[in-house]
Formats: sequence, C-alpha cells, structure tokens
Amino acid sequence: MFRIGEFSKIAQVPASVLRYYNDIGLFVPVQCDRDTGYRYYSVEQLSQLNRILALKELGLALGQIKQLITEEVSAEEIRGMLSLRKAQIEQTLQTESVRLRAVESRLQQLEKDGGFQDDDVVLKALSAQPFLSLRCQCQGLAQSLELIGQINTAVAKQIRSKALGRFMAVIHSELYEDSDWDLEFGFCLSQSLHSTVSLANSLTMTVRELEPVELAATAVRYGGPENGHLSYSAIGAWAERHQYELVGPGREVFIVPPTLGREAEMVVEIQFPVKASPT
Amino acid sequence: MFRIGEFSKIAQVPASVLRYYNDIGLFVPVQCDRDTGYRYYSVEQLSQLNRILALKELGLALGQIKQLITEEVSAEEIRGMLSLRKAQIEQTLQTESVRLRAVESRLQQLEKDGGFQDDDVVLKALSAQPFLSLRCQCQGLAQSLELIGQINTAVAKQIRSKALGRFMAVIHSELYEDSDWDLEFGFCLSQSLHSTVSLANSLTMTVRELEPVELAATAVRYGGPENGHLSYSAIGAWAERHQYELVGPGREVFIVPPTLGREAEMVVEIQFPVKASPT
DNA sequence: GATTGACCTTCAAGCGGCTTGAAACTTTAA
DNA sequence: TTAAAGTTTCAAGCCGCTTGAAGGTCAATC
Repeated sequence: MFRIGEFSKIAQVPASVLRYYNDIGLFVPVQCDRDTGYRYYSVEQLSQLNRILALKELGLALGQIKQLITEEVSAEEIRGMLSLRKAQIEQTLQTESVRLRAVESRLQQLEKDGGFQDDDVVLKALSAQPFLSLRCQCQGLAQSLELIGQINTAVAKQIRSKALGRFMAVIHSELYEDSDWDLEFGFCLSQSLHSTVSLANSLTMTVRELEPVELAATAVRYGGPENGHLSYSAIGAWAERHQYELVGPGREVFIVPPTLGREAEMVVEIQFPVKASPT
Repeated sequence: MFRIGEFSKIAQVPASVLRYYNDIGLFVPVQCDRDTGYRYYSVEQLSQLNRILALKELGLALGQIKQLITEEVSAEEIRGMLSLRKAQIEQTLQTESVRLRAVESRLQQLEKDGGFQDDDVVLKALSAQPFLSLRCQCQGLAQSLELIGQINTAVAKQIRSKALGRFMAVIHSELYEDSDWDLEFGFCLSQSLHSTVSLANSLTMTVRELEPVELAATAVRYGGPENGHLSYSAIGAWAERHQYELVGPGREVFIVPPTLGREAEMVVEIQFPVKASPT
C-alpha cells in the first residue's frame, strides 16, 4: 500500500493528477482512510493506471477512457472511437503542416524584407449561396461601372425581398489583357428566388447557385480596382509566397458599394479560391 | 458603420468572438454608444481584424497578437516568437504522427485479435540519476537471487542514507541464451554518495551516473521473470507492433522486492529504452 | 512528550478561447 | 402599437489540469 506521494513517484504522475482522477471518478484509490482522508493505492493499481495512461497517449478524452474501462463497450464502439480519433489526428497533421509553412514563409519574409506584409490576407471557407446575376463581356472599366449602375436601379425597382444580400462580382477571365473582361455581376441571396430581373437593354438577370469554396484567400480593398495593392498580381504573389495555387474565379464582394462621384470610397472584399500546393 | 451582427457576418467571425476580443482589449469597436452600449465597427476595422485573424492562423496566442499590434515589437522579437512557434509546431507534428501510428496499430489489433492488448505499456522519460551498483556475469537465476540477497544485506548494514532509493537491475546482455547473463544490480540514489559498499566475496559496489532515457517503454510485471507475459520477447513484439526499436539495455525497478519464500509476490517495473522506427 | 518538517487533506481559483444561456433593453418593420 | 430581430451584460461551462492557502497527519528526532 502506498500513500499518494510514493505512488505518484513510482508512476511518474503528479499527485495532483491522481487527486483529479479521483475527483472525476476515473481512477480511485483502493482504500481511503475515513478519518484522515488519506488515499492509499495498491501495486495492482499500477497497471490499471498504466492502462489509463496508454489510452491517454492515443489522445482520447478522459471521459471516453472512463467509459472504456468502467462500462462494457463493444469492439464496434471501440473501433468507432478509434477511427474518429484517427480522422481527427489526420486533420490536425494537415492543419499544422499548413501552419508550419505559413510560419516559415513569414520568417523568410522577415529575413528578406525585414518586415511583415500580407498581414491582412485571411483564409476562409465560402458557403454555397444563390446568386441573382448577369454574366457578360465588358470592355473596360467605364462599361462595367455603367452596367453596375443599371443592375442596381433595376434590382432596386423590381426586387423588394429581404433575402437580397450584397452586391458581388465574379471575375471569370484572367484579367491580364486590358479589355474584353468576362464578368458576372449580381446580388447574393440568403434564400433562393424564382424571379428574374430585366435590364433596359434586353439583358436578363437569373438566379444560379454559387458553388461553395473550401478555402479562399480573402482581403479587403479600399478604393477601386486601380488601387493596385490588392489586385490580381498581388494576390498571385501572395499565393506563391505562401505556397498556394489559385483555383477558380475570383470574387469581389461590395461591402461599401461605389456611389456616383464617390467611387474612391468603395470597399470590397476580394476572394480567391486557393488550394495548398503539393509540397 | 456596422453593428456587431452585420460586421460579424461580413468578417465571418461570430459576434460572441468580437465581444470577447472587446473584453480582452484585443479588438475594440471604433465607437460605442454611451446609452445603449451598442458596439459600432467601421469598414477600416475590417483589415485590422483580418490582421488579427492572419496572426491567429499562425497559431499565436491572443496575448502575443495583442502585443504585436499594440506595442512596438522589434524584428528581432518577432523572429523569436516565430521561431519558437515553428519549433512548437514541429513538436506537435512529431507527437501527433507518433500518435497516429499508435491509433492505427490499435485498429489493426482490433481487426485481427478482436480485442485490446498492450493496454498497460506506457512511454515515459527516465531521468539521469546516480546508481550504487555492481555489474557482473551471472549464471542462471539462482546465482542472481543470491547476489541480490548479498547486496541487500551489505547495503542495509553499510549505508544509512535517506538518499537510498529503489533496488534496480540493468540487463546488459541480450537474454536469449539461458546462462551467462551480464547483469548490474544496485540502488537508485536521489543524491550522489561518495561511498562504496564491499560484499563478502571481495566484490565492490560503486556509484555511477545512470544515463537518462528520452523515451522508454515501461510496464509492470507481477511475479518473477518466469512470468513471461512481460519478458524480453513480449516487449520485442510490442515494439514491433507499435513501430519502435529497442535501443539500449533494459532495466527492472523493484517496486515490491522479492523476499525469501515469497518471490512470487514481487513486483517490478520493466523499462526499455526505445525510439520510433523511421517510417 | 514536544517539536520539527515532510506529507497529506480540502477548497478555490486560474489557465485559453471561446460557447451557451438568461434576463433585460433597443431598434426596425409591419 | 406591437412583435420580431438584434443587442446588452453577466454568469457559468468546457478540458485537464496547476497553484496556492489554510489546516490536519505522520514519522523521526530532541
């Protein structure tokens, strides 16, 4: 019979942990003095404790371990627990190795440039959502802005649903050439609508489902697209530095939409679907 | 200006988190209504929040992030933080991949044997400690037991230090052959002693430093070495199943030492230095 | 038999990064 | 005017412990 101190030395487990396990009923001393409250452990309990520690090494929660050793658990259930655990560990490995790359690229940046850039590029998931939009070829900025104006007035007149969300642009073309852009403008919707919107020049906006994006690099741009610090090429450079690849069309969500004469005050969140480059 | 709900939707951050960040002073709304307590956030704050989220993605603690964005921190200190973080992530990757192997081997065991074995083999670190011991060749169990008896009586007579710890055996030879074992018996010490102990047959026990072991597979055996379930071969099988290699001599720590006539009641912890096999 | 000093007890709070819920107030739309 | 949606603060809970305070117990020494 050992008192808690000696038992904790043998097992190399802090006495506070033994007391805690006692509290939660995971591992109770074989005997406990009524008067003094002293806990007494037997040698046989060593292997019981070791069983617990071994299960803990697998990363199981104490509650699960308690279940495993006190209740009858079928092999099926054990397999379930372990498979779940396996998936969790694989997930952890995945996110931690991505994280490692991010930290390494920051360190490199520090060496080279001596400072922190890209502080405000953030990875997010984008959920699927219905999108009331019109896709067309635009020549240049002026034409795009005019189209945006038309869409805004038309929608404001014809749609009065509270499902109407933010104005958004999807950039289908590579924006390297200066004209002939393949753009899609419209409004995000929180619920699907079955209506369409007709514009003056016999174009029609329709509702489609915007595909979800598992991982998008996002950033906020203040001012119009001429505000180059967050343009296509800047995002491309960011992706390369952080070892991501651009996969799919970028989006611009208008948080503060452009108003006539105050185009410079607009604010958009740009969103680029990415995936981690294979190492 | 946005209220907390809309701002949280734009940033894809739960309102509760924004309130929490406000509480801890990490990210405060640009304005707060005196009467109602309503929080108001500006678009400019979006990129500030994104900066925080980007740093959080590196796995930095909120306290560190607060430091980084509110105080002046030199490039040196940033590098320090990031290198530390890098080391931590590498550590995590290491332990998690070991853990993954353990879970996988458990799953395999379930498939094959339909049950849990090895529940009580635990990995521990062993610290360096002084060791008052005698190393010699022994022929068979009887001779070993006699030597153990001699050592015990001699030490009991000649040493009366409270630094005296447990009795331990170090097994230097591979135990595959049945005789001619290379064994070392003695007592662990919590402080070094400068004395030696002489046995009857002109042998002398000396103090040496027992080397630390980073990782040892340990288990408790009830009964003598004939109690084969935790013998060399069993440990070898365990190591193979869990993809470890034995590196270095095994030890047996006598938790309940053998007494005359009651050898079957002894309890030892066996300890085998191991390292993870390269994948 | 008294006194150390090592050991043990319980209880409470704290860590980090939130989430959840209750009770009360404000704003907006119908 | 009233209901619904949004907001506030405050408190507690999560996990797996650790730390500390205030006090009781045990073994060895004087």
